[in-house]
This record gives sequence, structure tokens and C-alpha cells, in this order.
Amino acid sequence: MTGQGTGHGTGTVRVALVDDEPLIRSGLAAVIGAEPDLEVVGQAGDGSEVLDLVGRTAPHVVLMDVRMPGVDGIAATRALVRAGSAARVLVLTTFANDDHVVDALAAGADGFLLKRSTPEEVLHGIRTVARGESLLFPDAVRELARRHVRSAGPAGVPELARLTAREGEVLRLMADGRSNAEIAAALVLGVETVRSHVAAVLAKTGTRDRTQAVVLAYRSGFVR
Amino acid sequence: MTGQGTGHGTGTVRVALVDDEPLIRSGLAAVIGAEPDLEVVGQAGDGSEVLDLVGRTAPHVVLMDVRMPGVDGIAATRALVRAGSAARVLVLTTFANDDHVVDALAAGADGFLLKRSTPEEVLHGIRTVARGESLLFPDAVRELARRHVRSAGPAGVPELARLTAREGEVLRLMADGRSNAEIAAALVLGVETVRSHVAAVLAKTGTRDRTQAVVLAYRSGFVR
DNA sequence: GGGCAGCTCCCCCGCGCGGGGGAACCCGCT
DNA sequence: AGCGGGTTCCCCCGCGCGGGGGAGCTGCCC
Repeated sequence: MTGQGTGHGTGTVRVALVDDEPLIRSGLAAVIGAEPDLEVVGQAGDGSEVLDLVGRTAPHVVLMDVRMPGVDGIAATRALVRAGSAARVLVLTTFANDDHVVDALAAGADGFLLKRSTPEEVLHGIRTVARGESLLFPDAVRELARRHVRSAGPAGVPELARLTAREGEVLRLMADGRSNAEIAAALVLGVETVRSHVAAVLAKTGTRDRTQAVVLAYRSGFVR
Repeated sequence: MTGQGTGHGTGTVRVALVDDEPLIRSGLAAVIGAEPDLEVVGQAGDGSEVLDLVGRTAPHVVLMDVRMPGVDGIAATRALVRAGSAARVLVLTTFANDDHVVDALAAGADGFLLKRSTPEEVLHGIRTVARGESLLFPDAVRELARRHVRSAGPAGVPELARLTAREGEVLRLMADGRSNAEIAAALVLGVETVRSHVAAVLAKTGTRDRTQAVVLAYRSGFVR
């Protein structure tokens, strides 16, 4: 999960697909197969088949769904990395603030894509990770993920569990509908400081603005 | 919803695809296009385009996603039926116990398929409805149809009950963390219009900004 | 002692948001 | 015919927000 050093040079990029939905697999295969520089070398419908698949087909990039019955994409990614595979893993997820995104990155994924992406975005993502680059929204996520491995969060959403005490306080106040100035007053801080904390919350949760962060806070049960 | 009488005889079955996710559309197109007796004659990414699409391409079968931003598959199906279209509608849904399934069938759909179906099942479904038969998976569909009568309107907070239908839609999308531009895209509106609706929501709920409105929406149970 | 993470505060900058107006259209009701 | 509510789109304007930097301090761990 270092994100550099194992880039794929020129030539055809070998791609393996792992998704439990055959329709998605077909779609990806059709989109990828139509590109001259990309080639689908294998498919699997379950995480348990991944190791075998990669061993047989030696793909440069594995497109991996996070949510799968049985062995999910995270466990499969972890297994791949542990086995010392050179394959780069691009994780497919439904939501940007999916609970599993951080875990996936921690497991060694090189990037993630939304399932609602356009075919063009998917192709770009594949080429990006094939070059050895990472495909992430915030860089902070990677740092976050690295730290996440060694301390098993007791409860809640992983991203939210990684918030510091202060950031958690700020998020709770955000989830109460307060502005930065009001939060600053409540915590006896400068507005600038609150801004920093808010920025950290957004980065760590992968959300774009305070509203999305608040939505995540409610949906995850972080606040009620 | 009758399920008989308008069957398609022999020859190539013309299929139209309606789904907001390009990846799914590509997948379906690839799967269907590979069959000698089936042909994809058109695609749309939004329910609002359906009437026009069907008018232009005269498909025998419309593969329709239920959940779409803006005009959803149910409304689109209803519009098709109301317009007296001969096209048969096969609804695509993610979950078998989706509340929308019953509504979709009531709207005039001829059957539904799970998105996690195999390509073979999809092809079989298309051919089945093209013959004029209905495709109702034996599962829990009948049960759902019976206990369909769900009362319990939102109504919880008086301010929220005073919202118009449109304003309610906008608030729900706000509570999904979407920006004005994204809401506009989802509802196929101008950003200016969304701004008007958001302003109305804020005024009626007595909230200051979108975050407070979203907080109210969650705490009141307007959204979950 | 150095390194690192967390907390605090500061700068500039672009932009989305919200407030203040207005106007057109359709619909249903009177 | 007149009216009001709902929906749609438009203008200008101020400001809070978020992104990009940086910096000094504490406390902890190696």
C-alpha cells in the first residue's frame, strides 16, 4: 500500500474482476475489453477465489468489490497483499463515505472507485493504478488507514473512530447545526482553530462539506 | 400489469435500457447485444427521457431501473402506460424486498429482475416479457403486494408537514449530503430553482442553513 | 534528545451558499 | 374572470465555508 514502485510500464494492462454481481462484471468486462491497452484476464464472483485467480492469471490490476457475500473485498485484498502479490488493487464501492473504504485502503488497496462512475472514470482509474499511482480522494485517508491497522476501533464507523477527541467534539456540535463561530464560542476557541478541526473531520471522513459530515454522523449513529 | 395479449412474436426483440448508472447500462448492453435475437435500440439515464426514447426507438421491452434520480422508474413506467405505449416494462431492482417493487408492478410493469441476476437470467427475463408473459419471481413478491398498505405519513414535525412535495424532495436530497448543483442534476432542474426551494425549506423550518435543516430532518425522523 | 501527533492560531483565495428582490407559467378554486 | 399557491428561472450581493499553505506549543514514545 505504499503507492509507488510497482508501476506498470507500457503494454497491455492485465485486469482481473472480482464482484459478486455478474451484471457488473459483464459491464466492466465490456468496457475494459473494448480498450486496446487493457485486457480482462480473469473474473471471480467471490473473495475466496481471488488468490487462485491472481495466481493463475497474473493481472496487473484487480478491480475488487468491497461488499461481497462470504470473503469480502477487504479480506481478499489483505490476503493478496499478505501473499506478496504484485497485483494492484482498485476497490469498487457504492458510497464515497462507505464504512469499508478506510479498511480497504488499510488492507492494501491502491485506490477506490464509485460504482456509479462513468466507464471513462473506471478506465482512467485502472490506468492510474497500473502506472503505480494511487487513486484516492484525500491523501489523509492513507495516513488514516495506516494508523487504523494497529488500533482496533471498539465501536462505530472506522472513519469516525479515527477522529481525535477534539474533532469528535467539533463534529457533534456541527451535527447540532452550529456554525464555526458558534462552535468556537462553545469550546472557547478561535474560529481559525475550529476551521482546522472541521477540515480534519472532512478529510478523515472523506466528506466534502459539513452537511455531508453531519449526514454521516447521523447515519452512523455517532450522534442522535 | 395484465401480462398477456401484447406478446412479441418471432424476430429480433428491440430492447431499451433506462438506468442512471452508466456501468450498469454498459453491462446490460454488452450482454444483450451479444444475443442474435435481441437488440439494444436505445438507452437513457433518466426517467424523464423515457417517453421520448420509446417514441423514437419503438422498443418491445424496456429494462427500467426503479431507483433513479429525478423521475424514477415507477413514474416513468406509469407515464409509459398512460401514454398507451405497447412497450413492455421489465423493472430492475437491487433488493427483492424493495418497497418500490409493488409500486412498480402497480404502475404497470410486467415483471422485475434483481440487479444481482446473472446475465442468463436477464436474457431469460427479456424473452419472457417479450412473449407477453409476466415475470414475477416466486419469492416474497406476493406477500409484499398484500401488506402494501402502509399508512404512517411523515407528519412528525409540523414545520416539515407544511413543506410542499417539491420542497420535501429537495430536503431529502439535502439530507443525503448533496449540493444545490447535485440536487438540480438529480431533479433535472436549474440551480436557481433549487436555490428557491432550499430557501423555502429554510424559511418554513425556521433553520438558518442547510446543515440545520438536515439536522432537523434526521431528528424528526423525516429521513433516516 | 529527536520524532511525531495533537491542539492552537494565522495567512490568502475561490466559490458555494443564503438573502433580497422579481417574473413567468400552470393549475385549481372561487 | 380573478385570484392564490406551486413550480420554475432570473438578478445582485455579502459572507461563511472549505482548500492551500504555515507556525508554535505541549506531551508522549522511542
